[in-house]
Amino acid sequence: MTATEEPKRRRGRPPSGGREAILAAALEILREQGIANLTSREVAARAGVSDASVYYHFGDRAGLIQAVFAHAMSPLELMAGLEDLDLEPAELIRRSFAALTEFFIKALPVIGAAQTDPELRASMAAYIDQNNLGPHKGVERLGGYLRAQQAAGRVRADLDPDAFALVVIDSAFAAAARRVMLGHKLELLPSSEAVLAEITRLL
Amino acid sequence: MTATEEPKRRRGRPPSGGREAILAAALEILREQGIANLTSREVAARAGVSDASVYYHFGDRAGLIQAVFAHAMSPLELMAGLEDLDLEPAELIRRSFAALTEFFIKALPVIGAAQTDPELRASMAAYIDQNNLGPHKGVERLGGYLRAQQAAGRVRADLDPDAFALVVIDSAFAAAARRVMLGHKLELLPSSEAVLAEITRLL
DNA sequence: GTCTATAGGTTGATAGAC
DNA sequence: GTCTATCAACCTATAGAC
Repeated sequence: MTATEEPKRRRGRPPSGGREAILAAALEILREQGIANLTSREVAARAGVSDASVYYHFGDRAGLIQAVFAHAMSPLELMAGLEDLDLEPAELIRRSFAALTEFFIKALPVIGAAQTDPELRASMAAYIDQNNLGPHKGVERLGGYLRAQQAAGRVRADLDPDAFALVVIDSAFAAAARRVMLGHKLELLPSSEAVLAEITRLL
Repeated sequence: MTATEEPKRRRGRPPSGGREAILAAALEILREQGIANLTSREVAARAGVSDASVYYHFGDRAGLIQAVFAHAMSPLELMAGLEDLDLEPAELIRRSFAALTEFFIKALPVIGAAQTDPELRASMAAYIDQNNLGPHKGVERLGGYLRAQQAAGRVRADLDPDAFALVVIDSAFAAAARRVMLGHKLELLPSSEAVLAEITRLL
């Protein structure tokens, strides 16, 4: 009996596959309770499977955590298709900023969790490198777009496209980090809109 | 006998007080190996004291970790006296950026470690709030300086001082986070000098 | 593929002598 | 204040039945 009478006790739809359920449960625990509480027991209980099932699917704890990394970062088509919309440069920057912030809010707890252990950090850095997820990719993309706009005369000619791109990315990163780490006690800070209004003056 | 024959087996000067030795050892372990490996046993071994001594001084593990937070963040006189030097605004921004980056590099492993557990995160957020260490303090300070410079006509009058201050702080934060989290694989990114050159155009 | 049961190890924390 | 000794709890991982 897998669990036909027990309603799997999670809020979302109960994924039929045990492996998926474990991954989803692990990601939830990681985000809500931190990696310190990401034990095989907790994961198994929340996923509605047994403890041993976790080890059957992922080998060991490190394997599970790595799988969670991949699972959390893969649905990442950042800024996809934005360039094709022929938007005002300032508007494209705003939308990119929003997409980046959303991505970082999801990814940060996972990235941060990897910092708790040297092995995990190395494994995570390797993963980011392998899958071309590092910040240079964003700089490349946004910077490339800005260079094209410069060629078209829609952006100030002596703007440093890569430096500007990095400023946008870093602002989104920091905004996400504040929300994740300090909770919601940020009313005293300038809004993202105000920050973007200031940044986009550089264009 | 505290430890006159045993040379305390750490590299720095051997602090006579056991409490200080424990704090120093804990901070080292936290930075080098992450909070997951911050056990009472490891700390005691590195500090050259016994396991129970840790509990005598700090009550429990959470107490030790909180003490480490305070110990790691207290020597923080950020941007102190910079305003008095009567520098060019752009130069003051550069120096503030450097000071902020240095601070974040030291503080980030500690702040990040607190994210691994909800209780620790709450306790850390409370500590930051209590000791007025949040980002709004930096915004207040840098923003206030910029307002004064605006009044003196040395900075563009329609600059949003707080938004600009936040951009500077966020760039420093992100630069520090990259160095801490991704190691030293950042040659492809624009330098901080290039970023600052771009940002300070807004002044 | 999923379960129960358990071995084996590590940790947080306490008791009590010195 | 510091130590040794120890406990109870928890965790990872495996073995073997279904």
